[in-house]
Amino acid sequence: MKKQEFNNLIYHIVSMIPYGKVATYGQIAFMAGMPQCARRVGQAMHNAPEYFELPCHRVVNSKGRLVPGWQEQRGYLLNEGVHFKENGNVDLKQSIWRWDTEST
DNA sequence: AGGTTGACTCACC
DNA sequence: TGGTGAGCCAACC
Repeated sequence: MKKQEFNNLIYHIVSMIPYGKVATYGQIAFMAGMPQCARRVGQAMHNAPEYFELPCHRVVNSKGRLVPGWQEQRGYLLNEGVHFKENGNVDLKQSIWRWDTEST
């Protein structure tokens, strides 16, 4: 089942997001090799069972907006030291996961 | 089968 | 960065 495999791939990438960092759907989709499938990443996230232990709270959109209807997400990120803006969005410029520049 | 929605992104400003 | 408009793809009704 390809769709399941796709989700599995997404889960794998999401599970490797470092503590105190956040990743965008487009970023994950890009890493998955499908930069246009950002929306499907979101669907995969919503489909992600809780027992997957996925740090889906570290996944935000391009503008750093959190998941609508999930206030706990902000608490998790705050607890991890993620910077937030006054408008309630994460500070992407500081907490974005730069997976391609982390290997200094 | 057809229309709407959505855990999105890019272009524009 | 971020509100709006338009494109995008799968799921849902």
